[in-house]
Amino acid sequence: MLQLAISDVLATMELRKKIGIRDVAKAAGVSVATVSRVLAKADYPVTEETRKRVTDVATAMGYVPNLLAKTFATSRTDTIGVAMPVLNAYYAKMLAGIEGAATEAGLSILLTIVGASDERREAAIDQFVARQLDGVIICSGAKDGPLRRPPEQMGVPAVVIGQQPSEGYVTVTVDNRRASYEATDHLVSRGNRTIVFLTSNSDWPDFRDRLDGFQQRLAEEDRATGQVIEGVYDEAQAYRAVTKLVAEQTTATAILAATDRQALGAMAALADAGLRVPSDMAVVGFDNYHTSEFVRPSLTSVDMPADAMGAKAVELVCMAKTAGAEKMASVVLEPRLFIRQSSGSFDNAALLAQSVKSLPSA
Amino acid sequence: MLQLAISDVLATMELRKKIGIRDVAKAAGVSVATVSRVLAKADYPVTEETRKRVTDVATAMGYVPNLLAKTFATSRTDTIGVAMPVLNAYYAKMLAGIEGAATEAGLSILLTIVGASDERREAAIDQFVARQLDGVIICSGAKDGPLRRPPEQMGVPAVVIGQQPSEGYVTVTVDNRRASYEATDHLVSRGNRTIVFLTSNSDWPDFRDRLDGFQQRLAEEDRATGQVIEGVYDEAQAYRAVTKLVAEQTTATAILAATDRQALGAMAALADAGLRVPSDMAVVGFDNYHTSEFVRPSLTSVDMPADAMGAKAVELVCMAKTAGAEKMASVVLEPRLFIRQSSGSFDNAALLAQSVKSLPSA
DNA sequence: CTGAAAGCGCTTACAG
DNA sequence: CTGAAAGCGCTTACAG
Repeated sequence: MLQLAISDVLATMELRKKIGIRDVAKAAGVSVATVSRVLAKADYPVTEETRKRVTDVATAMGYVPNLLAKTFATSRTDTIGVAMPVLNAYYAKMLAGIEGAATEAGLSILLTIVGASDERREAAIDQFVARQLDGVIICSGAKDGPLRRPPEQMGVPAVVIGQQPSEGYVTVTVDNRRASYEATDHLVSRGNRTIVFLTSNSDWPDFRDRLDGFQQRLAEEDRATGQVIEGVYDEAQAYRAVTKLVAEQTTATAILAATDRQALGAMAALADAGLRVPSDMAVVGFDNYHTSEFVRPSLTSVDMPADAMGAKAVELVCMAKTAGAEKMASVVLEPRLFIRQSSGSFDNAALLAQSVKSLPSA
Repeated sequence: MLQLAISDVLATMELRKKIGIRDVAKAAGVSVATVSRVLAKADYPVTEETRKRVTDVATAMGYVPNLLAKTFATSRTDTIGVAMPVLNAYYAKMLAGIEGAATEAGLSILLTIVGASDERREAAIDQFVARQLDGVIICSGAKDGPLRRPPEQMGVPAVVIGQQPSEGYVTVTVDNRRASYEATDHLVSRGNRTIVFLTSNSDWPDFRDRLDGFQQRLAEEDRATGQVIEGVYDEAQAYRAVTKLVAEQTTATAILAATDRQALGAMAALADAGLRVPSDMAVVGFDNYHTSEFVRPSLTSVDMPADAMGAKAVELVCMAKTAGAEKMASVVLEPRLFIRQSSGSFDNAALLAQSVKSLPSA
């Protein structure tokens, strides 16, 4: 009985033990080298017979290759590290772009959210480097300090998305100045002469550029005046700022908000103050939130192609892998102004057939 | 000259070659075992002198441990795999919860977005298993098919977030039926007697439960009637459905939408039809989108604690690592109804001091 | 407290 | 076409 119990345990242990390439080799009567070749390199010259035997035995035994060992032996991780400050709508869109392009290229994603902390960002990069990843993508946050090491000391190909106070990095950015210029132009060309620019902190590169574009367009216009309200970081603060603006009987007829979040807060304030958008006050935002199309009135917004930026960054990392890191070059994408603020921006004439059921009243 | 060139090349190569534990050991005059102990186990008994010598030499040489080798040697990856269907606001919130808890526990995240494809989900799990990850978190999508292998055959601790047609898995879910019951109760208690339930597909578990909760509450009310509109998946379809409803002179005074996206589409339709929310038609949604607070009127919504679900899933995986996978048990979280639809839900009396600058007109 | 050595499970020149 | 063997860079019983 004891004997039996022990053999049971052994059998269980046998089952538990992961079967490796050696077990497959033994069972198939070939060398581990052959098994490795059959399983890992589709085009390696092997007899059809051996190939079949090996694959059959491997599947029969339920062999699962240990990617850790492979990765270690080849020092190719097929993984890129991604460091992001937060996971809001903007970065989620960026991450989706990164993930899609990475999967396409057969790469996995190691993700770290580092907050606004330069320490944690550096720690994440340390981790990526120590893990011998094939590349890293660093997504800039508004208040980033400079990266602590130059790109050539990273040890892996690195791409930065967004503006960054560090020198020498390959970056994927968007022309915020141009975008802001266009958005301001949209407002000016519709007859607005006093425009408020609602923003957070113009020390941050993207927001500095948005301010620049705003000012640049206004500078071209004779009778136009701009007013800049800084220190507005979220909806609630935008709400308060605009409520105050209205209470002070502003002469402004338009608001350019540096983000859609601020724009939504502004619109809420205008609605609560009984002002109509855009007839009493036009509002334009940045980021083109998905919901911006569906608020009423819908919001004209500058679409930041965060997903395209993410995909581009992956493309650059892949290029570095094949052609060498020195082949990478920074790229600047163009944002697009989505003009709305007339309701019904989608086809509401063709009503879909919906299945409508009535519940019996209980 | 040639000699020099060659030595230059060698020097360069020397620089390029990653320095390993062996180089540090040689330079410090100790064994690799000692270096490993000093660098990896803080509490291992080593002379203070040797410890200092090793750490000094290591930092002087710029030694970066190869985590790949460590991981391989110990077969602890300190990484969990996360498979999600998409990266929308809901899943981004969930991912943020996962990431936060994982970082807290010293774990990295390998992320894969699998779309609505069961194939890709299985492939992602294969990848996670082959990479010997410490655990996997599978985030359910609405139209998931069952997982192809039972939990005990995964080879790693697995936790499923959300409802899933597969048996035997440890899950983290939310009580959707209860949430829907409460939301319906909110509408009924405010005097609404004919309520429309706007939903996508009641074959999907979460949406089936939301329908159930709706019906259950109505069944308790004598004079209340429910109407179910299915096949509504996004804002535009909700817009069309509600536009049609209004055109048909509905007697309903309230809409319970199965998602905030649908609710926002419904509100846009009501606004465009000249109806007021909530006086002409009340609207309640699910998901508590961040923007739902800031649309006007603001949207009452059921908050799905996606981040808490994510954190809980990580907690379970960690428990499996320490106490064994059999210690894991499914958990059900309670959603919360956020009642709004009265504007000004945040403090708009205390206006922040904003820095206001006027630009000179050009 | 320290070291020599085996081992983690693959890949891949090299030789046949 | 196939195999024996070295090697990837660590960790960790085991012995001293």
